[in-house]
Amino acid sequence: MALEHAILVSLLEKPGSGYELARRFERSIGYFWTATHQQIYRVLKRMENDGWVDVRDIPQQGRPDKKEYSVADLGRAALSSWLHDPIEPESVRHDLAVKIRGAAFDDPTALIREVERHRQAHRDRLAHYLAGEARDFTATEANTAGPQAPLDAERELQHVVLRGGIAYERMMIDWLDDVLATLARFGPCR
Amino acid sequence: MALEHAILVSLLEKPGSGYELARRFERSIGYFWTATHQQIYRVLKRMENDGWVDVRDIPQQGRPDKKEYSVADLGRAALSSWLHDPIEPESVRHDLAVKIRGAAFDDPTALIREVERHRQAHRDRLAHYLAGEARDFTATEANTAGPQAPLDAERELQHVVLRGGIAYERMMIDWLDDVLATLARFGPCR
DNA sequence: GCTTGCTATGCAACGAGTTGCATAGCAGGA
DNA sequence: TCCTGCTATGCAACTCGTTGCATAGCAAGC
Repeated sequence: MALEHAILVSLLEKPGSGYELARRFERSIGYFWTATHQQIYRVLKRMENDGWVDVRDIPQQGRPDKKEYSVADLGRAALSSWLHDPIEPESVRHDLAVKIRGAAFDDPTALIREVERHRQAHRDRLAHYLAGEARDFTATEANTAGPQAPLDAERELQHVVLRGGIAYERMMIDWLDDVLATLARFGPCR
Repeated sequence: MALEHAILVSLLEKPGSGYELARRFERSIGYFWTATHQQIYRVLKRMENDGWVDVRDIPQQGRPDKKEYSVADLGRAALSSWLHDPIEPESVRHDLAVKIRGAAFDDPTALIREVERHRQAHRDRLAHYLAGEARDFTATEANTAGPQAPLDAERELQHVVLRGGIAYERMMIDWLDDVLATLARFGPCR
């Protein structure tokens, strides 16, 4: 599993509390790795016990105290070791694909609204990604001439991952159009 | 969760034993829903207790007996109810994306081989899909003129799901090319 | 003769992920 | 004034998914 590694990456990009991590997992990191606050708190505690992260209590006014976590040397080493681990299959879970095949044994037209809803969700996410890309990755994109300084690696890699998200959403929208066209073809017969 | 629903769909397409289901989950259904034989046996037992499936003991010569499962009325109803359930978010888990962002805090060039390996895996799967499409969905594809008979719904829906898999693999291959180009850009600096 | 590999089913244990609930103070709106 | 919602952390119970192991007979190759 890689939740701890996702947390390490996120904390290396910027230290923060469990709560802040949970919010990041709803946004940037969460686009390709979901986690609830429960999982995060539990894993953070384990990582603290293992010496992967350091904690600092930060009192706040008008709000509960928070614990700011940052990556310790052991955590960095653990991440590095995981990064060099070659293994990694790919497991996919597409409820919608199951539903589409299942629609053959039910009324297929009942699925149209569902598919349209999903398509809209993907359109929304695409718009969100594109806005983020325009915001974060266009201003300094002019200096791409010549080899990059190592300092830009973090940004470049974040950008290429975001491009992956954009490509994924575009593919999904196109495919769902295809699905709708297919459903419409034999829908009226029933 | 939807493993039971994936099993129902698979059994409706063709009744079979737990072992056969496990093999299907390595092929057609498994392209968008993975499951090991352990999960399948466990869930099948529960579904049997709930009256979702019927079992028939089939003695075989030279091989252990098998239990052939088929969908019962209750199972059909459960599937139908699930199909009409509108909810369904989307959770994604992309280890590779985490690794790519994590590479900013390690040697990025170490990731190149890993990414190349993944790209090859996606190429292989794409080739496999395309072969399956050519085999199963070209011969009778000529009769697409006019409205389809309901009998063709199953095939049509299987085909559109397969097209989704093909689109996904193509997108991944393109994206991994992009990732490799990005890694190569600042790789030599280190 | 031995090992490997396939069909076929299953248990036990663990780890990961989900859901419901609890606490607790503050801010803002109906 | 009450209700909703946000920050912030956490427990307990449950389900889901993974891994290792076990049985057992047959077939094929070395």
